[in-house]
Order: sequence, then C-alpha cells, then structure tokens
Amino acid sequence: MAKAKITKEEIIKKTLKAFSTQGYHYTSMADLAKICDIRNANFYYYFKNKEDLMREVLQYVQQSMEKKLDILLQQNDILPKEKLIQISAYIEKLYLQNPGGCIMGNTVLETSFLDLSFKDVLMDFFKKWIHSLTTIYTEKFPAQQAQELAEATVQDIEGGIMLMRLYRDDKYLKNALKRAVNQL
Amino acid sequence: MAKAKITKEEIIKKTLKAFSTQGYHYTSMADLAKICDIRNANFYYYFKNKEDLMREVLQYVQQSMEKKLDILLQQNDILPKEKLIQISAYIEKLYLQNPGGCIMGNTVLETSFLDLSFKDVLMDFFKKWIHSLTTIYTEKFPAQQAQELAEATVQDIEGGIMLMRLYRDDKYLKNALKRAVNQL
DNA sequence: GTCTATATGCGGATAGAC
DNA sequence: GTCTATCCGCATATAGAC
Repeated sequence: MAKAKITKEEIIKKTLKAFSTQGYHYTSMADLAKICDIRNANFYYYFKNKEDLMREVLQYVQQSMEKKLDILLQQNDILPKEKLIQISAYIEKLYLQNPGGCIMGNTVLETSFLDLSFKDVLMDFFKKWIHSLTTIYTEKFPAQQAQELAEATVQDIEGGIMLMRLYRDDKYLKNALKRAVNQL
Repeated sequence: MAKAKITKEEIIKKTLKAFSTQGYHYTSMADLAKICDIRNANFYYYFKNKEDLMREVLQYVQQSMEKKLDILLQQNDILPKEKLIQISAYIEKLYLQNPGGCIMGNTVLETSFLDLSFKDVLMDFFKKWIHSLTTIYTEKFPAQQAQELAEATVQDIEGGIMLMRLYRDDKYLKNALKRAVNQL
C-alpha cells in the first residue's frame, strides 16, 4: 500500500495535546483537522467517529503508562523509594509539560455522566496506577494500609493538578509528588 | 410588581444540579428550561447569557460555602478537631448528595483554558476553603506546615471526588474526609 | 414577565469524485 | 487515501407579540 500522508499514530499523538488542554466536547473536529493539517473528513477514514478517536487517544496514554510502570516495577536492583522517585519524575513530566494537566482525570470529570465507550480505559488507567503504588508501599506498610495510601497519593496528585490549573502554579502538583515520595 | 412565575434564585438553585452533573458546556439552555419548566427565552430576561447564569450559580455555591465556614470557625467553645469534623460533614453532604460531585472542581478542569468571567469565583472558593483549613491546622502545626496540610487536604478530597465518580464508589471521598479529620 | 417564532452559526458526519 | 461539497441537527441568542 502507498505511504499515507499521515498515519493513525501520528493523528493520535497530535490530537492528544488538544484533547488534553481543551477537553473532549470543546475540541472540535475542525480544531483537530487544523492541528493535523488534514481535512475534517479524513478522520473518518481512520476512525469511526469522534468518540472512537478519543478512545484510541486515551488508550495510547493508558498503554504508555502501563508499559512504563511495568518496567519501573520490574527493576530488582533498586530500593522502593527509588522506584517511587522514578514514578514521580514520570508523572511530573507527563503532566507538567502541557497546560492541560491530566487528560485522564479531566475526561473522567467531563464525561462520567455519559455512557461513552472509553470509560473502561479511564478505569484501567487509574487502577494500574493505584495498583503499582500499592505494590511499592507494601514494602513498608501492611496491605490494607498500602492500598489506602496509594489511593490517597493519586487523589492528592489529581487534586493538585486541578489547583495547578486554577491558580497557574505548579507547586500544588510538585508538593503532592514530594509527599508521595516521602511516605517511604 | 406582579409575582413572577419563577424567581432568579429558584432558577439558580434548580440549574445548579444540572450544571453540577453534566458540566457547563454539555448542559444546554433547553435542558435548563425543561428543568425549570419555563421557555428557553425566559432565561435572557434574568441573565445576560449562559455564562452570566453560570457565574451566578457558582457565586451562590461560593457564598453559601463562605458563610458556612465563617460560622463554623467563629465557634469559640469547641475544639479544633470538632470544627474539622463539622466541615467534613458539610463537605460530605454537599458532594455526596448528587452524582456530579464538586461543581467547582469540575468547572475548573472543564473551563480553565478559556477566558470566562467566573474564574475569580472558582479561585475565591478554593482560597476560602484552604484558608479555613489552614486556620484550624495552625492550632497544632506551624503556619507553613498548616498551609501545606490544608492544600493537601483539599487536593485529596477533590481527587477523591474524581475517583468516586469514575468507580461509582464513595469510599474515596469518605476516606479523604477521614484523613483530613485525623490530622488533628 | 412570558410567550412563539426564528435568526445564525457551528457541531459531527456522509457522499462521492479523484 | 484524500479531496470538495454538503447534509442535518442542535447550540445560543434575539425579535417582537401578548
């Protein structure tokens, strides 16, 4: 087959930023077309509809996160605290580099009352994140407490992203990440 | 003047629930008209536009919160911990009674990239909340630490609301409130 | 103050040529 | 695979009668 002007993966990467900043509903297909430098109609060759595109975008983020966490956790030669520091660094890079914060958390609050196909992707994302943190905290705390600590950490970070966007000050996210590491 | 079929305040109270659950953009004037049992056009007699209506809705929530916190804090005859418990109870009632969670946090994430007139109301809301918690935590911790603890508490709660909506499980919010109280 | 009717634009999505 | 043209519905908002 002939080389496409733009690949599916390129579309996903380029639209991610827009969805991340502006949210799902507010980002129009026209916006996305401009960003990708293609025509509005071309999306429908690659994706069934807007919802399907969003699903693939979220899946891309979810799978990147999952892969990254698996690699980090499998390191046998480093201390738990060091793993935590690495996760923090990853999260900070992920959420600090664009003004939109966390596309997963944003999308939950924007769409949780609707019956959209990508809800399970959002659930997988946070489930994996919490589970990874639980695994690490288990090295110091009993299982139940480690689980709650992991949930609290994710909540602290996600709430921090909200305040970061409101006040345009990244101290809220940075402090949350610091607290997460200091649990060990 | 003749009695209006519906007052401005009634509109605000009735539309609050819809905005809270569905968000700002997704809630249409038609939705709101149905809820209030008036015609679409009638809103424009009371409010300049949709943004203006939303501003008044958020202001109503903000002012209720402010009043409540002021009353709670002014009690001289009770322990700081008891104040914290009362605030928790208020927050729990406020955020648990409808499926939309926290309209203020939702609205921040949905609209913070836009230049909307109600941004200052959102900032006032969280500023007041954090400040009140700081005041209480100051009874046990040094100022700087109390401030960070207050921020962490709000972040924990707001993140908890997000997970609560995602997994339809109120344990995330309830645990966050418990942690807030247990700081004292 | 509340109504009917409607202007006006933008949203997602499709048809069909090339 | 990519294009142009266009459909159709819904959004906010306004005009003007009652």
